[in-house]
Amino acid sequence: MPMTPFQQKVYEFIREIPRGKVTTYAAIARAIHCRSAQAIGQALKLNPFAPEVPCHRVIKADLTLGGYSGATTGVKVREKLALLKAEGVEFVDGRLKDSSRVWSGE
DNA sequence: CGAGCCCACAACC
DNA sequence: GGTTGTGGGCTCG
Repeated sequence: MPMTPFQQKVYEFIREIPRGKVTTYAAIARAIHCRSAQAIGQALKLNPFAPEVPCHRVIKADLTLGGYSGATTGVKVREKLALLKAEGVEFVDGRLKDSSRVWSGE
């Protein structure tokens, strides 16, 4: 399946997210010169690169988890939490514990 | 090329 | 917590 340049940009950017850090849809949108975070989510939910692209490091600007694997809630989201925690990113009640871990793409 | 629909958001109320 | 606004991508025509 062919993917659009936009998706490639999104995936590429996310792929560069350092371990132990997270980024927001808004930050990504800004990084790829886009102004719509929804477009990011639209691309991410498709996520053809499940383990390649650490989509679990992408959270909402509100510092909440957001969604994962096409679900805003459920086991998948809990799994996302566990992955982040394993990287040193602790969440409390589905929220980022340390806001300084937000990666703005440098 | 144009109109409509979709989205894991963001901001405001 | 619910509603509104925004904005781009995608699909269909």
